[in-house]
Amino acid sequence: MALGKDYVTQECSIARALEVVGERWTLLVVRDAIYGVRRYNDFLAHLGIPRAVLSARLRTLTEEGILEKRRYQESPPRDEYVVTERGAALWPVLRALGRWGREHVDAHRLRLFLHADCGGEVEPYGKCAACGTLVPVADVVMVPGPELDSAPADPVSRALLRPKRLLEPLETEPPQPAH
Amino acid sequence: MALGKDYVTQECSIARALEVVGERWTLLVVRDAIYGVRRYNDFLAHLGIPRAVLSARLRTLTEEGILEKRRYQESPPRDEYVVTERGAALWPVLRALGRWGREHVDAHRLRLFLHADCGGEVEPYGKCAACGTLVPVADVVMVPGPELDSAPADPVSRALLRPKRLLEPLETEPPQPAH
DNA sequence: AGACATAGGTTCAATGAACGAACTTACGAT
DNA sequence: ATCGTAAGTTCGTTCATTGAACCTATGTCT
Repeated sequence: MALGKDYVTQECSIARALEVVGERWTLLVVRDAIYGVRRYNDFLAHLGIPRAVLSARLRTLTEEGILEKRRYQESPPRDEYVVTERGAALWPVLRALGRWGREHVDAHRLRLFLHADCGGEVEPYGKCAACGTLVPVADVVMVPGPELDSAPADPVSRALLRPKRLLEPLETEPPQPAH
Repeated sequence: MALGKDYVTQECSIARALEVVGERWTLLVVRDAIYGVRRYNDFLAHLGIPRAVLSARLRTLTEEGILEKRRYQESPPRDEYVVTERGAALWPVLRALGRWGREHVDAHRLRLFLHADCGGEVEPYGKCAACGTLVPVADVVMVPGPELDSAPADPVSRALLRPKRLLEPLETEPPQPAH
């Protein structure tokens, strides 16, 4: 369903995957979710996505079991979207895309991914260059690369400048008290 | 440009990649090109994509240097689209998507990828399970898996049932002489 | 009490992309 | 002269995306 009329004739697991995550914005929402973004307004600020499209993507990703909608406070009722194991399994897809983007579109090293246990760099296929382990997503620490903008406009990008473990919730700055 | 209004706010190589190959149908066209499909009508038959959309994708993929348009006969003038090195570099992305699709959407093993030199199976991250080499795309042989439809309707799918090396041109059946 | 702020949405009109059918071009074969 | 083929283009309809405005429930400031 994800692509309106889907790739029905395709007997291929690539097409199956793209039916679920191939729509515009979808993989960027998943990327942000893996980066630890969980709240509607944070996705909104970081992605610059239209609200209606974000609502639609969050709904279908939740239906597909890639995100899980979770009440994090009553009164006022507030929900957050947490990436599931199924969603985290998309990490290799994102690494592969990121590698291709860096090598074939734009050579900047914007973010580095390090192994939390040993500090070694995690290679695109998930192995730690230092100790050789296949690093699970939860043990990856993301740090800004040398060429990443160090003073971005939106608060979510700023929060993502601090080294942080993937999957852990992102902590954004508390809102400034009014003037 | 590939996504109309593109992901401009995104300082991220994943977003960069998706600007180029994130549109509907694009990755499936690249997949087919890596499988050896080269001709307009073969893409058409295999993908079931609207002609106008196929024309648009072939044009932008050519402009992006992912495919190369090549005259294969004069009189009548006929062109084919051959995947470039830049396009073949998307193979890991497609493998990662295919793996996710198989593990998290639909468990069928539709195609197997073997190392041409030793016959071992090529793992999702490109290593041969038998001999351990990181297998270049050109040395991958694709064979139908046990659960792939053995009598598909379109001639391109039928041609893809025979074991074939990736990147090598696909040979479709010659058209049947009229009744 | 009233005004404003916050989080997480929905609604809607305008635009843009995808769809599918029909048509075109340039040839070769019967 | 007609048919067939490969590689397209054109066009009207439908569907998706966009951005702005609005809505709801609650908490906070004065």
